[in-house]
Amino acid sequence: MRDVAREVGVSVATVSRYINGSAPVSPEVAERLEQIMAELKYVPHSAARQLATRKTMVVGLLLTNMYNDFFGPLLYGIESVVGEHRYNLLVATCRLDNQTNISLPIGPHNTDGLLIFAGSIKDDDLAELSSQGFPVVLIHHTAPESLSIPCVTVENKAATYKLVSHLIEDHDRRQIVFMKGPSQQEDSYWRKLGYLNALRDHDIEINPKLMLTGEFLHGVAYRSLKDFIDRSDPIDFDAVFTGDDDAAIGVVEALTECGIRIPEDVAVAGFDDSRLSAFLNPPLTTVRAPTAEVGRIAAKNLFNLIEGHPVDDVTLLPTEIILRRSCGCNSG
Amino acid sequence: MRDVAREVGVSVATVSRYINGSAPVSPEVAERLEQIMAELKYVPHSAARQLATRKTMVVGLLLTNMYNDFFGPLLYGIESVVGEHRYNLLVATCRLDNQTNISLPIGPHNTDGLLIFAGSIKDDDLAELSSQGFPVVLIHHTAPESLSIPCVTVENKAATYKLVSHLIEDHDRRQIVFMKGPSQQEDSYWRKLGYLNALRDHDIEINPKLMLTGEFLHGVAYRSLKDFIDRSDPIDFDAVFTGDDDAAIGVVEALTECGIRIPEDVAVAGFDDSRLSAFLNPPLTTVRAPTAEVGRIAAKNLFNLIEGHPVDDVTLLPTEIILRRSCGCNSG
DNA sequence: CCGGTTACTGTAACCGGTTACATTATTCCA
DNA sequence: TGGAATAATGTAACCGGTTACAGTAACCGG
Repeated sequence: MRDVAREVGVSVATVSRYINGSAPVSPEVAERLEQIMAELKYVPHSAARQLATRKTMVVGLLLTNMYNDFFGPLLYGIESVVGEHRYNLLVATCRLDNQTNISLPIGPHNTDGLLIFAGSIKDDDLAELSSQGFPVVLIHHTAPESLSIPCVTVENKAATYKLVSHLIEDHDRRQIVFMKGPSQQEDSYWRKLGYLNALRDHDIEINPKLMLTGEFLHGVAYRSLKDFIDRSDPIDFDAVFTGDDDAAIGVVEALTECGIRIPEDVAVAGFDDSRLSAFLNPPLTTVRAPTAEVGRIAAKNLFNLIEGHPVDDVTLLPTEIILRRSCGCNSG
Repeated sequence: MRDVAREVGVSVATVSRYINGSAPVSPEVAERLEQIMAELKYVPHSAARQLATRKTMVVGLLLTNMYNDFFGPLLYGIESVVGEHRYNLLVATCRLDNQTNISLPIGPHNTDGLLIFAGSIKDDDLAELSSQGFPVVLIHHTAPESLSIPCVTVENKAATYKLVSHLIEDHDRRQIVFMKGPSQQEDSYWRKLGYLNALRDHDIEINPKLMLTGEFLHGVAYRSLKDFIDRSDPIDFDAVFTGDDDAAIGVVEALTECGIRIPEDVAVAGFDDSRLSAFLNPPLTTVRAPTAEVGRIAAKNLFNLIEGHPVDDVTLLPTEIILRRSCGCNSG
């Protein structure tokens, strides 16, 4: 920058003002600046600018991991909004079970705001950020009431309720296995509630033996269901709500291996409507969750927060039931 | 930091030295520092540190977009290595066709090195970075020879050659449609070459009419093949090499819609072995590309570059043919 | 013709760290 | 016991921008 200033014959202040448009600059100087900056390929150093302005033009995204299909669309949604605002996106992963008390890799010291996915932060870290008035938006995870941090997630309970009711009412299933998701993720809780309420409202007794562990991972779900099948001979269940689509992969695999027909013997339903689900054999009945939209809205909310605008405390995006063959529909 | 120093009764220099372990600090002071830093929840400001040390502890990833299944595994591989090195990952998207001459969102001014995916940067920008001695690793894209920038990609040609030969030799196909990928991506070129060589070595004449546009996108591939089918009545092809698995989705959809049986009437083969491919109907014969591994190695190479170690100019990861039902194998 | 804007520019303090250099106290060894 | 090395710390310059403040010159309305 000094070089540019010297070359043009003005002070660095003038260069800075021209770049930021923070004060008028004479046309002749402007032209010279434009030319010299191009010639010298000058690019302002972000760290210096960050230090002086106390803005980083970066938003952070904190995830638990990157290997679920879920994150592709989420990132896509986030990135598109972040890009529009000419911000950059800093991505970090951090698991809750990481008990070592190291501080977060991203935070107020290197970003202007944080998008935090379920289970990637401890409540007290969150409280700390919040108390500093640092902009934070949670994704698929609501904050402790006392904090009032905005959150963007999807309607889990109603959709699960509706889907399980569909299995009961339209396909006459009553022994419905439920695969639990990771306990740190609220989605797991609400989906379970939807399931339980549906059973209750249809006067079906809840059978704890039918509650298996799926963890939203096909490997875990596969193992879990396989063991369950081995334990229960003959089969005494007629449907599986897999928790999410990834787990559904494992479920379908396990059932198929055991020669159990889908949906004739056992109906299967998932959650997410990930790209895969339409291609499973049979195509998976599931709940469409607008994941990219979640990312987009979360990012938008974060920018509103950064700019000081008000933001809804909870944004619950609607979900939609997608009936395919795995529950017994569309058999034609 | 000043606060911490004052509270402990030492100078900021001592605080800095303790934090960085750059010089010995007396045990008593160390203990006091530890305590006060925790109390004040002090976290060093990255921008200030960056400015003073001229290191950002950030690597950048430049992509064309985020909506291909390909990027999930790639990011996963990259992030795992970046995290290990306690660096952060700055993600930005930038399309080549973006002819406006704006400078890159990430570069030497805010990162210590760049991972650049095919087609997200212009050659002269690349030359500029290279001439500054800035660490860069290319992904699925080799630099102009003059530059000698390391690149990590997968073996495209040999695998495509082998797969097309398989269609010819084992399934007796001779009218093989080829769907071209995006022209800025080298993968497209090498896969095409593999296809052409396979035809040549089996004395099959090349028919330009069989070269369609797939762009590695299911939507484009679907449209393209559908039009082709409409134009050619009766069908005069017996196989499709789709270019990649995403395009294969569109191809399968188009064929199925037209009542063309896979693989009886038309064999289909893809590239990537994305998660979907095993679940397509029929399961897709494809080439397994170790995408996460590409990300991992690219990141490792970048760190080697940053640390001044030598790095291979081109890393070509082996690919493997996966035979499933869509080509006519495993029909049992 | 004059006080008040407005346009443009420079000087220098500041953002929050790091580190070269200087200083003092202590230890070590011939 | 004296000189050199070592430990522990402080002072202040510096990284590369931004911006408050001040100043000059041209312009404008009465």
